[in-house]
Amino acid sequence: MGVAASPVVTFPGPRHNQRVQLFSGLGSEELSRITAHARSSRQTRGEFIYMPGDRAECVYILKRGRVKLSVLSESGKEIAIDIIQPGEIFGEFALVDESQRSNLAQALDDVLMWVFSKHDFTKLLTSLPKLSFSYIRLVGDRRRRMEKKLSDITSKAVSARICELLHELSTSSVEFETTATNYIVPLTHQDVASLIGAARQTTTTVLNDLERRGIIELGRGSIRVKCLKQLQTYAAF
Amino acid sequence: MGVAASPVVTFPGPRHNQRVQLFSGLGSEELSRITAHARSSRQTRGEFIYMPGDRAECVYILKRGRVKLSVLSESGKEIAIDIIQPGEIFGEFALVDESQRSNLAQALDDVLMWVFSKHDFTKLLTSLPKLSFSYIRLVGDRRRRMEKKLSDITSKAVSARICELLHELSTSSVEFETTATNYIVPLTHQDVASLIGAARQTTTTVLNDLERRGIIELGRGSIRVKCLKQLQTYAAF
DNA sequence: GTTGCTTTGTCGCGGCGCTGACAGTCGCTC
DNA sequence: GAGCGACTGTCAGCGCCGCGACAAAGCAAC
Repeated sequence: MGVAASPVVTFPGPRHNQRVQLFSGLGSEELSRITAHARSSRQTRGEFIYMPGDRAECVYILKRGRVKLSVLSESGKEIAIDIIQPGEIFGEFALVDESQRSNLAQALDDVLMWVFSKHDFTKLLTSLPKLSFSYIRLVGDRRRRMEKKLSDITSKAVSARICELLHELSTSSVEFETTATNYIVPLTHQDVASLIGAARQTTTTVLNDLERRGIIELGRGSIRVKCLKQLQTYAAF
Repeated sequence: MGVAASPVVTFPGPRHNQRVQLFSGLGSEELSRITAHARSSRQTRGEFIYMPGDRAECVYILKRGRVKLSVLSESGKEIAIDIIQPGEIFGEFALVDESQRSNLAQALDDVLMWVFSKHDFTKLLTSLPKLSFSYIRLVGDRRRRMEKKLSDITSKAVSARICELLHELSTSSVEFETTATNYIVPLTHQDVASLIGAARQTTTTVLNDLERRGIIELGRGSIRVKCLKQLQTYAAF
């Protein structure tokens, strides 16, 4: 149990890095029953899916691409909370008691997603125990990631946090297996900075150092992770 | 809507500070059906309810007292995640895919709680849609609080974070109405420090300053909040 | 009382990283 | 190609706050 040795797992186990997929474990007839209530939607890289203050009427399930979730601090600074991967749900605060969005969702790639009205999705949740269980798992998983982030921000240096982030993003992607050690993170330095709670300038310096050591490769608005293992050793200084 | 003006609300509304109660909105026959599956348990102040590495087999619902939830960073430092108030659930990671506890729960008062086996509670969740909905609300609520904390830690000074914390703890308590502006927070300086991600020494300094200004009153292992409004103005420097 | 542990109070040092400023570069649009 | 905005690179300055050290004061147990 504990730690899975091989990354080749179609149905993600507990301790594996790959994230919980909302629809894993569902039969095809259940799936089609679910998607019958959804409309598909696509947006292009950089577009905002919703912003603070928007009416919260829908929940989204990501089919393709990645989405950045962030909040705006009172001083106006953007603080990124999480990067959503395909198969995950987002905007689900609409389900509880949010009438207006308190955070912000932005497409990092060209994205494709299902959109459900909160009403429809609530009904699906209550009528499909398996779905409801997946949902609870997924949300719990995300919370555990937030706990880790909280712990990292208060106890680790900026360079270590950057390595953690890149490592986590690389291994949690569903596409990880296909692209192997060349996973491309679609983030600007500013994005990385806001994800780890640091200044853009400090982030730039660390990223350049990582590139000089041949661990990553920098592009404009993207980072290619070349060697996962070295990321970890670098993080330890 | 937005912000509720009066604190006198028995059934907490969306934007109100008081936290979601897991059992609010349930009928008495549903309640007794639920508690039939639980055993009661009590622990005294300071005791650990569970620790990292323990087998995760139960979930807890707090009846009386307060509980501190924290994680241990790799360097061994304790990082407090949240303070659990009566009516809330904790240890619910056991429901998803946690076989061993990754965090730590400690009683801040003498506490009284219900204990459910994860199996029983899962069955309750799937058979009682109302309960399941409450659960989803409560967990969502907690996540929103974590997002706020994340944002605060990276964008606010230590003094402001302390004020935010004291204010939040004072107003989110179910006992708030009875004790009015004299809510007592059962935390040591060290506890406060770990909740806001700061050093104990810095925390002590700020707390003393707050006491000198007559905003709070310090006891050994406890803080009495005397004036909520001044907390907010102090936070703004 | 004495012993011992936990909590609190205070100080100085040093460094990480935030801030502000500015230049260079890339990619887009017209 | 000209212009413009977003992104990247770098540096000097400095301030907040973490850290180590130590003393005092409660509290508990005996």
